[in-house]
Amino acid sequence: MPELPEVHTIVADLKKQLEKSRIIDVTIENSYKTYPGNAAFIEGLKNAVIEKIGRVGKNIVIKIHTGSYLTFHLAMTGRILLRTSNTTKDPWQRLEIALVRDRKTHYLRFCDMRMFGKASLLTGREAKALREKYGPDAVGDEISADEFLHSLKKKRTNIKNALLDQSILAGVGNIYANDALWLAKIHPATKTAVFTYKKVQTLLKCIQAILKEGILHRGSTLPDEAYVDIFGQPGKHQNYFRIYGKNNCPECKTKVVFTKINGRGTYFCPNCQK
DNA sequence: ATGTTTGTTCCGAT
DNA sequence: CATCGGAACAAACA
Repeated sequence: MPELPEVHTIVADLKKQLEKSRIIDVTIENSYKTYPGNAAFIEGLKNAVIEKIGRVGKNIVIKIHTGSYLTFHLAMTGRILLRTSNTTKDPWQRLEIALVRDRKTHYLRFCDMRMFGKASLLTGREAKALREKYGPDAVGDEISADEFLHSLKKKRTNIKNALLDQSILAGVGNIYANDALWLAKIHPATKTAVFTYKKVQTLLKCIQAILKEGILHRGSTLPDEAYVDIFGQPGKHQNYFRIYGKNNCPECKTKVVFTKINGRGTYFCPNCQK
């Protein structure tokens, strides 16, 4: 689940809790695989001091004092939980990192039911390559409508698919893409080639509005609770979805169309989005 | 039992 | 040769 607002929330909370802390132990569960290999992962994190915690698209990126980067991608069902005790394991726990700050110990856990997620220890060079793989951040101020339009014009796909392409704009996932297109009154199957500057400007504003709202609500938690924050608490933005999972358009009450676009569930209002 | 799911990557087709 | 789109990855739930 986690898209930009969910990862943003996790990163913001982790910053408060863990910057300047020191890793004292790393435990990997049976048969779980980290990059570049469990032995190197554990060795590289031994006694590491957490210098900085940030986000690259939907990746959580933790810089340690050695110049390496501990990164997590949560994919569909990954969770980061921060516990104050390690007496009970969490469901689907794959990895636990014990950290100390101000003589207090925290247990950072990476849990992942479906195991599409990834825990990695990257070199400085690999971290740079990761950043370069991604386009400008969807809520950062480095993206201009001009640049966005230019990137879209180069593609021969539809706008819904383009929004999920992290190399064009980083951080948008399927749920927020549906809602942003509804807010912008754009049909999800619209070919990116026909976009005008004005339309792209509107879309960009709507994407940012939706994502920022998601951040204010501390992300979206669906009924399966795949996403919860680092304290195990659900987000609230699911109560503010516009079109995702809806039966009727909140604006005109027309029956929402549900279809698949590039294999992903797509909701739109046939009346408002043309 | 089959179809569905928040994401990404790889491979075959175009 | 570059780009696009579908399958695959794995697990739980309805």
